[in-house]
Amino acid sequence: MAGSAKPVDPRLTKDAILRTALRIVDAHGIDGLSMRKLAAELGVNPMSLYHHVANKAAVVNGITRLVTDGARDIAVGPGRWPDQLRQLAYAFRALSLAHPHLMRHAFTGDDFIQRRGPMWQALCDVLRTAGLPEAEVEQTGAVLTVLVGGLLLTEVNGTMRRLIGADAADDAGFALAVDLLINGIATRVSRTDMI
Amino acid sequence: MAGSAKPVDPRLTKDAILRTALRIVDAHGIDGLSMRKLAAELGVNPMSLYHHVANKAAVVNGITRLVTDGARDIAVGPGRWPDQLRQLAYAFRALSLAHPHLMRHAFTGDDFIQRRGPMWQALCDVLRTAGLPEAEVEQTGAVLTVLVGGLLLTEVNGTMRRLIGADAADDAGFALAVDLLINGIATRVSRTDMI
DNA sequence: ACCTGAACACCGTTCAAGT
DNA sequence: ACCTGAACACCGTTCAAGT
Repeated sequence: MAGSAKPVDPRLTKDAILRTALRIVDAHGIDGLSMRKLAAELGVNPMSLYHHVANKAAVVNGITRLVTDGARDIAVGPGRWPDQLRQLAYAFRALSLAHPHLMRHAFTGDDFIQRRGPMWQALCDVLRTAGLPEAEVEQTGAVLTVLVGGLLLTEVNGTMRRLIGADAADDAGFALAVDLLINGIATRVSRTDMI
Repeated sequence: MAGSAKPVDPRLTKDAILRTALRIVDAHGIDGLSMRKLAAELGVNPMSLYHHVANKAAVVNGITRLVTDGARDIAVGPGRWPDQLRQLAYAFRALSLAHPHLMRHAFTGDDFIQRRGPMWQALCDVLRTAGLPEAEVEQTGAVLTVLVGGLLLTEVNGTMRRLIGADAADDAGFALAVDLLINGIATRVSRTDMI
C-alpha cells in the first residue's frame, strides 16, 4: 500500500536540477550554465536531464520562477504612501541583489516582470491609497515597475557604478532614483487633488 | 606614386564587416549573428574574418559603436528645460527603436551608456540651466540616463507592451514615464530654490 | 518508464601550411 | 601580409537501442 514502489534518483528531481542550476548561475553567470555542466555537477548523464526538463530554456525559466517565488511574502507595512513605495522598491532590490547574474539575464527577457504576483498587487494598492485616480493606477504601476527594474539592471550589470564614480554609488544612485520617482508621483497625486 | 598598390578585398573592410553584421542583427537578432554566418553573408571564408577583427565580441562592440555614433549630432533646441529633457529622452528612444535587437543586447551589457558623448553633455547642461545645484548634476544625470535606458529596454523587449494591455502601450508608457521623471526633477529644483 | 551512447548540426577560435 | 583547411573544445538536442 505504501506509495514508495519506484525509488527515484534524488539527483534527478526537478527541484534538485533547478537548485543545482541556480547554484551554477549564481557562481558563474548565465553563460556558465550548460546542460552538460549541469549534468556533471549533478553527477548524472547529460541526456538523462531531458527526461525531467524540456530543454535549457525550461531550466532557466524554472530557476527564475524559483527566485521570484521567494518574494511571495512581500507585504507593505503601515505608514505614509511614500514610505510604502520605498519599501516595495527596496524589496525588489533585495531580490535582485541576491541573484545578480540571474537578474541580469531575467531583466533582458520579456517574461520576467509579471502582472500576477504580490509585488504588483501591493504596488497598485499603495498607488490607490496615495490618491491616484483608478484609471491611472495600472499604467502608473507598470511604468514604476519597469523603471525600477531597469534601474536594478544597471546596478546589477555595473553601469550605475561606472557612471557615478564613487564609493557606494549603487546605494546613492538607487536612493536618488527612488526619491525622484516618489516626487514624480507626488506631483501627479496633488495635481489631481487640486483639479 | 599612387597609393593603390595592393588591391584590398572590399568585402573584408572593417566597415563592410560591421555593416553586414549590423544588418544580420537587425534582421535576426543577436543570436542570429555568428562568425560563420557573417562570413557566409559576406561571401568570404570564415577564418579570413579573424585577420580584420579580433573576435566576435569586437564585432558586437563595433556595431554598437556604429549605431551610437549616429547620435553624435544630438543637440537640444531652445525652450524650457522640461521640453529640452523631453527632446533628449525621445532622441534616445529613436536611437533604440531604430535597432531594437541590438539595443536589447546593448542595454544588458555594462559598457553601453557612456559618460563621454554628446547625450551626456547635453543632459547635464539642461539640468544645470534648470537650476539643479552643480553638486547634484552628475549623479542626477546618471540616474536619469539609466532610468530612461531601462525604460527603453522594457519597450524593446516587449515587457511594457505586455504590462499595459493596450494599443499604443509603448507610446503611452514612455510619455507617462518621462512626465514622471520631469515632475520628479521639478520638485527637486524648486525645493532647492526655496532653501 | 527511464537511461544512455552515438550522432547531428551547430558554435568560437587557433594554427600550421600555403600564396 | 593575407588566406584557408583542418582541427580543437565546446554547445543543445534527437533518437534508437537498451534495461
